[in-house]
Amino acid sequence: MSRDDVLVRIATWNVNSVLARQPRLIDWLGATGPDVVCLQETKVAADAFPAVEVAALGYAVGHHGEGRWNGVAILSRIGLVDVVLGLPGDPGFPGPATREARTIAATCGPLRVRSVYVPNGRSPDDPHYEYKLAWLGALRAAVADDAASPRPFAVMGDFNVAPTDDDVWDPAAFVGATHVTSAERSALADLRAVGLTDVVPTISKGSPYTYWDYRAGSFHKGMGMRIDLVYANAALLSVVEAAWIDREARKGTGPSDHAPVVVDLGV
DNA sequence: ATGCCTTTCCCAGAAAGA
Repeated sequence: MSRDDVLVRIATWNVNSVLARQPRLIDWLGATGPDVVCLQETKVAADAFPAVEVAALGYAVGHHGEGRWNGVAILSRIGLVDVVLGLPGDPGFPGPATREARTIAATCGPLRVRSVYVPNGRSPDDPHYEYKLAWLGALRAAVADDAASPRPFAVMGDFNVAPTDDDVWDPAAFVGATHVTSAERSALADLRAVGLTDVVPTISKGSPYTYWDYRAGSFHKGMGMRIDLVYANAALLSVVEAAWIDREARKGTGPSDHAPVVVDLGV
């Protein structure tokens, strides 16, 4: 399919610090030309996002930042209105008084989109694990109306859950770990049950993965995970023309440990 | 991979990531 056939290109990318990744992000925006981009782990304060630099490429920015940790954003060059920060019913950690910057939603032209950075969970016996499950429950409630809407909608980002054993390089290596437990996968299934479908990218070079640890040459050894997901409602799913993982963005100097997931829509 | 990198806080090493 040629670029001319694509009316709207959307993407999600955990950049692991938007400031550390700024040169690569700018290059990637110019080379890839997405219309809407959901970012995770911006790791900058609310007012420290490099908005001027992305505005030069035609993007408006919605950012929910808290500084050193977390932080999510939506970039759009097809409009950015009705921006909503955070999540009603967010459990917070350790409680609602300390909520983290993990989701932002916006309307971009004909689409409603939500960027999410789901809590890691740390380990199944850690309080952060229950927080992760509760957070996913709150997300389910927050997206139910958009999922049922005739307007195309996608919630996309770093879900920190591998949906199946095929989404990790070695299931045996994850026994007893987070990201693969039945409770986490059930929470994703519950999320899909409100009317969302996992837009699984085309397998490229034999790999379905979107994340590879920085250490021990994990990327070159194919030791990855598919944890960056695009969950689409029926209206958006019906116009998907292609979905793919930009492995090139994981190569070279100073990459994020995540690759972007790109979805082309014939809206 | 039980942290073999990377980033942030800020200038030393802790915290966090998955």
